[in-house]
Amino acid sequence: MSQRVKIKALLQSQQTDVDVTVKGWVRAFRSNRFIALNDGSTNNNIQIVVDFENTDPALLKRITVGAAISVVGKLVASQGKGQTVEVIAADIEILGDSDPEKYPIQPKKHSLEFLRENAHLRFRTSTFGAIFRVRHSLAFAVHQFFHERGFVYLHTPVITQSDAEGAGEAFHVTNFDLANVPKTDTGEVDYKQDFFGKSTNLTVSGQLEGELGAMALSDIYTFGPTFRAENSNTTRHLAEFWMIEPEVAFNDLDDNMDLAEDMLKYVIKYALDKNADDIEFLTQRLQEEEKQKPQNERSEMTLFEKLQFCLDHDFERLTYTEAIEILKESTPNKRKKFQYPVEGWGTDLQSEHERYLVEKHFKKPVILTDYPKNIKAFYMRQNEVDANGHETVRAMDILFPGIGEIVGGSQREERLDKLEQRMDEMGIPKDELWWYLDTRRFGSCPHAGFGLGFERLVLFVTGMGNIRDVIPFPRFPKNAEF
RNA sequence: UCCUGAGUAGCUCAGCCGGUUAGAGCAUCUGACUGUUAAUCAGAGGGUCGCUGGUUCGAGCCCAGCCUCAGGAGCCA
Repeated sequence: MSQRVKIKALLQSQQTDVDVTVKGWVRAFRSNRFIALNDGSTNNNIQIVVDFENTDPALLKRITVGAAISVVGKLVASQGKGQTVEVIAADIEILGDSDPEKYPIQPKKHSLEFLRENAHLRFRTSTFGAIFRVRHSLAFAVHQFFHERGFVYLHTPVITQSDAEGAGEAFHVTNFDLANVPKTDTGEVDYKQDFFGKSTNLTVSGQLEGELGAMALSDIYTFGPTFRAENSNTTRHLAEFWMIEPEVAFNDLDDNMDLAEDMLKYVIKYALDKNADDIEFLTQRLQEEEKQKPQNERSEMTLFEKLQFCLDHDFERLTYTEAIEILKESTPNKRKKFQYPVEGWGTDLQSEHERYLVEKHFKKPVILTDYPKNIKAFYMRQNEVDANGHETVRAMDILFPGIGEIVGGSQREERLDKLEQRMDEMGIPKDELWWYLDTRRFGSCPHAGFGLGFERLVLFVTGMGNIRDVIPFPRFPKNAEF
C-alpha cells in the first residue's frame, strides 16, 4: 500500500494514473458517488469517485458528512468541471463514523455564532480551516522576522507577582482553599502562606521583564499568552490573548515605528505568499458577507486589496497634537456628528475619532505619537514641555482600519530620576518594582518596544469581524468552554 | 459594566390585535435518479416557543426578574 499523501500535494501533483492513499474527513457526499474529502492541508477538497454499483451498500451508508475515511485509489484527470484531478476509489475504509443525525456541522452555511458554540468542531469548516492556517503562518512569520534580525526569543513568566503596572485587571493565582483562606491577625488574606509566599497573578504584559532582557541581549521579543480580567464584551477583546512584545536597546521612537511597520508588512506579505488559497477564500467570504450590507457600508477594497494596499504604502505618521487639529477641523466634528466632540487638547481619542483618521481621512494605517503624558503609562519617556505647555510622552499607537489599535508602544523612560518621579505621581509602588528600577541604576540606556495583539493582526489579515473567531478556543467573560 | 436588539425544529428564520392542532427553507430519514459541485424529485419524522414567576377564561405573543447571545460604547492589545 502506498503512503498517505496529503491533499495539498495531491492537488498539485503533475503525475496522474498513479496509485495513492488519501485520508481525511468527508465534507460532502453527492449522488452516492462523489466524496469531497478534506484533510486540513489545504482549503480545497479532493474529489473521490466511488463506483457505487460495485460497492457494498452498507459501506456507502457510512460515508457521511464528518466521517474519517481512508481511500486507496488512482489519481486521474477529472472528467467533471471544478477540479483538475480526482481519485477513483478502489478501496474505502471507514476510520471513524459520524452519525449524520447528531453531527452538528452540515454541508450548508452556518452562522459564526453557532460555530463559536461548536468551537471543537469548527476547524472542519472551510472558513475556520483557512483562519487557523493563516494564524499559523502569521505566528511563524513573526518568529522568522525577529530571528532574521538577530532577536532573542525571551520567555517571560506567565505567573507574575502583584500587578504593579496597572495594565488592566489581573487574574489572581492562588493555591488556597477558597472556602478557608488563611487570614492575618488584622483580617487580611495571608499570602505568606500561599504557594509563592506572596500575592500572584497571571501576566498582563511581558514588557517589564522584556526590558530586563533587552538591557543585556539588546534585541529581544516575547510571544506568549497574556491575560486580562477586564469585563470587556467586544469584538476586539479577549481575556486570554497572545501578545508579541519586542524590546530593543538603543532604539528611539522612530526606530521603534520602523520596526513595527516592517514587522507588520513582513508577516502580512508572508501570509499572502504562503496562504494565497486561504486568503482568496476569505476574500470571497467577506464579499458574500458584505453583500448583506447596504451599499454605503460596504468597504471599497476587497480583503486581498486591503492587504496589498497595506504593503504598498507607508503608514501615516503624525503626533497626537496634529491629529487633534485634524479632528477639530473635520467635517463630522463641525457638523456635530461625533458622539464625543473634539474640543481641547489632552483627552484620549475615542474609537470614532481613530476610525475617522484611519478610514476616512488618511485611508491607511496610521501611527500616532507623542500622546499627553497623563493618559499614558508611567514607563514612557517624557518629552520636553513644548511651547504651548503641553506635556507629552514618546508613545506610539498603530491604528488599523476596522481594527483600531493593533500596536501600542513607546520609547521607555531610561532616566532613573524621571522614572521614579513619575511612579510617585501615579502611585506605582517602587519597592515592588525594585528589579525594574535596577536597569536604570546600572547601565541604563535609551530603549524602546511595543506590544502587538496577535489576534488583532489575525483579525485584520483574515478579514473576520469578531476576535473570538480567530483564536481556537476564545476566553471571554462567562465563557471558558472547551 | 452601560446602551440597543435577539432567544420558536439539528441550522436559518416566519408566526398578524392574546384565541382552538406552532409554520417554511435547509439538514436528517425512506424511496427514485445517477458525472455531481449548495445535485435534483417525491414522501416522512422532528418542538419543555431561553428559565422562573405573574396577568388572563385563554400566553410563543402582555408584565417582572434572571440567564445567554449579537452589535455598539468604555477599558485596551
